[in-house]
Amino acid sequence: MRIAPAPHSWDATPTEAVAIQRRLADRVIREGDVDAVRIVAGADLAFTRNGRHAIAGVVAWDVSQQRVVERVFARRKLTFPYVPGLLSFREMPALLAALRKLKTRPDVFMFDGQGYAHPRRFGLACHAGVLLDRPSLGCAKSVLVGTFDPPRKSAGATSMLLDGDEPIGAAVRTRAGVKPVFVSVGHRLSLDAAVQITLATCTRYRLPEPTRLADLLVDKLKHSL
DNA sequence: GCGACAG
DNA sequence: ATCTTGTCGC
Repeated sequence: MRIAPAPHSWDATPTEAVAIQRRLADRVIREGDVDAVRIVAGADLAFTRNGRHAIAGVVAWDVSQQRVVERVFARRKLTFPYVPGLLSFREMPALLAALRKLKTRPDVFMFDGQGYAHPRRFGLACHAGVLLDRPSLGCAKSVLVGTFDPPRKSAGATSMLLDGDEPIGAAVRTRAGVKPVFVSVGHRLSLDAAVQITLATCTRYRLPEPTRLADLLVDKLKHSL
């Protein structure tokens, strides 16, 4: 897919990165839905042993047929450190390199990390969604900010993720008896739509298929690449 | 100053 | 995230 050049440099210091997030945060659209979710793209990263390179992978998954329609990946040198709250500056250059190779046009993009549930309301899924100008959501395995009550034990149960009074995401029990995942809006989707789409892509594992398969893809590649 | 802290 | 074997439980 064609991706417009980012409205900022990726070669930023952590302090500059925070300023960029504050400047772009108001571009996030937290409403919307996709009438017929056919293809959901899951994106994830793995790192080489020395930790100097990242391998980004994207898996386009057909929801109704429950099968992969495309896989792409890219290897990139890492230039930004891992700093909680600034994950997109570390991971997005590699992610964008892989996304550019995608021929399929997914209805929704799913990222492994937070979207709106972020200190400045601009997590990786928001950043990516805004740059792609496509519907996106964040599905994280743990919380960055916010508190929640455990969802009921049954599959599909949810509870609000709150930062003080503000609802910033949802804790989602994707399968009975597993720890919840944390879903938040990335771009052009309501929280409800993000949760519904996430649940629609879950089969027999805790993580939704698109991200789980992207994770498997890059995990294999990190050894050879 | 003391913890918490996506991947 | 990554380094790592076996092991407890459904």
